[in-house]
Amino acid sequence: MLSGKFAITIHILTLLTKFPNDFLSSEFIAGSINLNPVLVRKEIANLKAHHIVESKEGKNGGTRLAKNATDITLKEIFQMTFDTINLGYAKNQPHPDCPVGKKINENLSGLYADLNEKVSLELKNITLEDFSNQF
Amino acid sequence: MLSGKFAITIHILTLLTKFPNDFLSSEFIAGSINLNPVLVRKEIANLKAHHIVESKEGKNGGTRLAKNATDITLKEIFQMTFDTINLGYAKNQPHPDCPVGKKINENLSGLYADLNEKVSLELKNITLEDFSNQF
DNA sequence: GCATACTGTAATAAATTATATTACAAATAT
DNA sequence: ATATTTGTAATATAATTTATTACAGTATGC
Repeated sequence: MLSGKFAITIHILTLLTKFPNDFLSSEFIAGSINLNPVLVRKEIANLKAHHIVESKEGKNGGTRLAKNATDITLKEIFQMTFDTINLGYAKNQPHPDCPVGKKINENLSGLYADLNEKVSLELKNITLEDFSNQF
Repeated sequence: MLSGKFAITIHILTLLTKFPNDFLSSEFIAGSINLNPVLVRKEIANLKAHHIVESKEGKNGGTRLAKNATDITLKEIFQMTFDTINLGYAKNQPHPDCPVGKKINENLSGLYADLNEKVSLELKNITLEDFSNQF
């Protein structure tokens, strides 16, 4: 899955916030991000599934916000584009007979869950409107 | 660079903490992580550069902690294995003539710096000793 | 001093993941 | 009708991560 998911999604949403009365095409959005339009449409599909935007098919179609930018927090966007804050895991299954190997992933998960909470707390206080106002 | 860097490094350090009197070989450590020994040695090189561990070459050589586990915080480990908390950037340079494209990366960086601070604050309070005691 | 068991590091290969492209059916405005 | 756009699948390319091979250098202990 797209690793720039969060960044791409927030870029899309910022554009939609800046043009609240227009249906923006994936082509137009892709031009600003400099990304393939198909990938933009994929992220829009995700946003639609979460009822954050709505699209219109056909000529002059496109996408716009489905709710007010003041009612969307970065926490929501984070949650729909990122599992959790995560400093990574070693790729292979660690050795199950080693006391450390046996529990390392569990303990890392615990740590990451902790970090995730701090980050979520922070993101909950920033609305899409706040973020967009910086532009 | 290794994306499991943090996890691998903390795994290595936990092992060293559990066997504080031994020089552990990269082969032994690699067995617990289930990772190629060369990659273990690479992470150890990084740890050595930060004076957290010391190694002995030659027969019966290996690596051990160079300071007490109570004096190493997860923040240090985080900093030496991860640049910053980071929810990602779109891969390509965004369009410079678009007001959003022009500033998106700057604004994302600002946000990430903010998150980074929260995470660092949390990690500063956890020592390697604390982490190791969970095993 | 010689065999052995390590570290250190470079070079290359293989695997995985991320992004881009192509293609086309379905929808809708004019 | 035609043009434009979404939606989505299939496939290709590029980038990144991890693994492997190779070997020089170093300490240990016989």
